[in-house]
Amino acid sequence: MKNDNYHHGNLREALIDIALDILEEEGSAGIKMRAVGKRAGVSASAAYRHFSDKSALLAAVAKRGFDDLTIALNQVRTKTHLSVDEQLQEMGVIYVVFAVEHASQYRLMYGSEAIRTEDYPDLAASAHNMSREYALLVKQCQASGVMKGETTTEILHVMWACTHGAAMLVIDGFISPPDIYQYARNIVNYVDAGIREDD
Amino acid sequence: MKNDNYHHGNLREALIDIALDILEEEGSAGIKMRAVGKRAGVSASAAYRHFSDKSALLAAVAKRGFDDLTIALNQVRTKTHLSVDEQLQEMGVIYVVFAVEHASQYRLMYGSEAIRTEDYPDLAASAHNMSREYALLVKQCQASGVMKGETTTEILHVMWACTHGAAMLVIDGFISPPDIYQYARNIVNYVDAGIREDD
DNA sequence: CTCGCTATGTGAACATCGTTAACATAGCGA
DNA sequence: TCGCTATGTTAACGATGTTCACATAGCGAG
Repeated sequence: MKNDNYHHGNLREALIDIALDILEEEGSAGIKMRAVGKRAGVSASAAYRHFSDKSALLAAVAKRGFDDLTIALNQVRTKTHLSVDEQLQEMGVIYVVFAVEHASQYRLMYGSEAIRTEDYPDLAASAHNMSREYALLVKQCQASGVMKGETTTEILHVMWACTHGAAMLVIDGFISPPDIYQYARNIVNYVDAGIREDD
Repeated sequence: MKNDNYHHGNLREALIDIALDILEEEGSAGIKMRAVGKRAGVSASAAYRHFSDKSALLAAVAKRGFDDLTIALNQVRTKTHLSVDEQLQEMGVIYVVFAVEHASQYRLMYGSEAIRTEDYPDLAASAHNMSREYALLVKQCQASGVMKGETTTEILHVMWACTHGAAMLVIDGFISPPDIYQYARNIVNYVDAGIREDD
């Protein structure tokens, strides 16, 4: 594991880290192959030994975002002192907060036309794993009788759409809430009221 | 109003039209200053007499999108045979369908990092007018007593976030509903249940 | 240990694209 | 009719993604 001179050791991961750093500092426009290479102490074209494309590098960054988000959502499901319904609300809040706190990366994960998700099966799989966290919890809510039980997919779509939209509107500057937690809690609360079983 | 040879007549609007055409045919990546100019029968740099920037051209395209969407939403409020609550649901469905049918343009209106909305007051105003259509209808719903009345903004955010998110997830390929109307109706229906006054 | 293969990195060059500068002309008003 | 301003042209520059020919490190086979 030399880190000097010629061979780098683990350039692939280093490049992803660097791209993430730049993303937070300058936004996605700052990610240039030359800049990433230079920061890694490597030439511009070195990255092409590990990524076929700039898109491939971005896809790797996006994948990491989905994986991190999956972990964050999964942790909510370990909070057994909350009811499953409360867990679902908490998950929605965590989702929105994660997105806003990693705004540029989140935009890369979703809105980026530069990444054709279907070209990166790993990325698609990570995205799917993420939404599965929502789905599993919705299923539990339905099983416990607190939630309308028609189809899990429908309820999942409602939660996902609302939290995704809430995050995106903030990220893109259309809504500027003073307190992101309260903003998220409020929206999730209304949505929850709509999908809960009438009692 | 000559259309030949040297002076074009109304190049500014023509360029916006052309950018819109390209947007539908090839997506936003296809909008290149040279390509837009060529299609207008004009040199690459001619566009810079009308737009300071490529961003400015894109902003004009986005603005037109918000204006068109505003008109579409406004028409819903003329459907007086529906109750205000039904109108709001209808508006949500129309919103999602418009977004999906104008996918590339809708992405430009929102997710585009290429456009800094704060640099284009006209664009910001058009976006604001659009959300006002939602807001006015929400207010009417609250006044008529069918809807929870805490604050109009909160309810507006819920509707906007959900329909925006629902549209984006479809546009970006994360959800592929067989019938877009049914998909939109379903989500809007759940949301409506959440914001309606309990009776 | 040595030969040689493969993975990894380099530097130069190319094509594309946004943008600008210097120049040209059309059309309108004084 | 003169000349000013708006509009358009061509050529060129700089940035950026990408590729190609070349160089070297590291590892396994013999």
